[in-house]
Amino acid sequence: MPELPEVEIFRRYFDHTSLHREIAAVTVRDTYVLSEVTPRDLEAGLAGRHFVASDRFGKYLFGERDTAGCIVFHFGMTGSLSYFDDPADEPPFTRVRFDFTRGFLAYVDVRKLGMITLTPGIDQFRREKKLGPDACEVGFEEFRKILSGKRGAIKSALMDQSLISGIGNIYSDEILFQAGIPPQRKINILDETAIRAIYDAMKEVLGTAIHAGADMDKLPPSYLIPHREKGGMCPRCGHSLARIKVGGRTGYYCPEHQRV
DNA sequence: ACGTGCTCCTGTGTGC
DNA sequence: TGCACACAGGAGCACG
Repeated sequence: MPELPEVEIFRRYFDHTSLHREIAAVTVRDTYVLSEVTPRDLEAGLAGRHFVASDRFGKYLFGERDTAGCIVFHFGMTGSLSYFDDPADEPPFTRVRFDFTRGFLAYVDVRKLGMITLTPGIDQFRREKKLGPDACEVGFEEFRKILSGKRGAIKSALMDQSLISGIGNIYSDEILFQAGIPPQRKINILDETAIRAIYDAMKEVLGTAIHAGADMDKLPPSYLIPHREKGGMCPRCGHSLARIKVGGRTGYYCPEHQRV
């Protein structure tokens, strides 16, 4: 479930495996993954080139070419990147492979919900996809404005990429857990203090998760995520976690201290 | 304009 | 035992 922290870790992985290396070939194993480009486009756009930099916006990873334009990776629920020195080591469910003059990067995605495309630039891509500001970049005033006038559940808003980019089902639960607010709470009844608590928790949770290398096992013991399953207990008070559908997504929360 | 719910996809786990 | 099916969830879409 790559959300912002996982994609940030992918970006760093991409940096130290794939930057400044000549791309010898691009092989598309499943065309499903391509959006608005053909395998030929991708191959022609990358072969003989190299990546000079990377960027991340929300859950999207961008690889900047030495010529203008970027490749865009989205990871759906099960997408990931893996680098191998040995060309024979291609892992199962590789959908696209990028061969350098030595070694290759595999885009692996079991459930095929990910996407790869090309874009002239990040700003243009962001406009086309109608993405809200990145969750790590957005300031409090802008955050407050984005939520003002909204009436739905706070969890749904946090997960809405057109409002804020980067938060998915898992981290929205964690943010609301840390903020002490139940996921189904309607936005219009949240006061300034609650909005502030959510904003602060968003920054804190995302920063902590990135620092932990997006490794769920390295999160602080006070975090909900490791307990986020049927029969799970609140890491703070031991109360059974509640399970609820919000906007079609399964959310977990502690009914004991997510009240307000 | 907004919210809800269905669809894509496939491996995993549960229940009959 | 073996099969059927719900579930996981990011995002786009149809619908109300």
